[in-house]
Amino acid sequence: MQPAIHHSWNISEQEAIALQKDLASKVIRTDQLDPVKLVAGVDVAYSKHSNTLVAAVAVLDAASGELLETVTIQDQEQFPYVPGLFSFRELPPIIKAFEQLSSTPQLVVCDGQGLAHPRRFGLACHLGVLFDIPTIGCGKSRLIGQETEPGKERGAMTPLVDEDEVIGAALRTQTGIKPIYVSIGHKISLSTACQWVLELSPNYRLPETTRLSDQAVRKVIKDLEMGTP
DNA sequence: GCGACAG
DNA sequence: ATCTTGTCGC
Repeated sequence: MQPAIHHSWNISEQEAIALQKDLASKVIRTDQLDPVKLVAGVDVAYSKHSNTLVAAVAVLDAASGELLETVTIQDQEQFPYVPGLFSFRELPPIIKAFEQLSSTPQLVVCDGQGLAHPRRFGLACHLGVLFDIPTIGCGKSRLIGQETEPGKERGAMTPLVDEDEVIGAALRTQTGIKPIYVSIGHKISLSTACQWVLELSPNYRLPETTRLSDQAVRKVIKDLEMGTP
């Protein structure tokens, strides 16, 4: 896959914020998906040993959950972690991984927020707009907004609200486990996003897609530490 | 001024 | 995110 939009990544924090405000207008918050045959998950982790970022994309068959393809890539950090500018750190390696992908998913589940962001442009929105592909934002913790605790049962959810706007949902994917924060990335509605996350999380707190990409990332980091080329 | 702050 | 022990809550 190739991005539909390109922009510089070697920019200042102020320029990054301005870019977010500009690109945020391109986010589509309604369902505009093709039939989802393939679902992808993305994750990035930092390898202290090699001082690099490792990104992985896992592609699953949406119906069976079968793992069809995994791409991992290693890259230098180009941008520090700054709350609110997360995508400028993680997207460069993620984009390189997507460029290596031979299959084309119809939906991408991201490890990070989408609209649930100060400028309504979290990592999931950024990835979705650049590739013009439907994306869902999945956060393990909250960046902004307030919510009441959802019911204890799997599937229970409450709105995540910021400045009188619903920006996402706190969704209980497993009974007895902390909820996750789901938000629109691109070309999907919040309710459809929550449906997909639930469907993809039958056994774990996070969707299978992110679990498998996380697994791939950890394997690469482990191999790096053991000195296995 | 203080706290909060995706990974 | 990553590195870790004891500690806290259910």
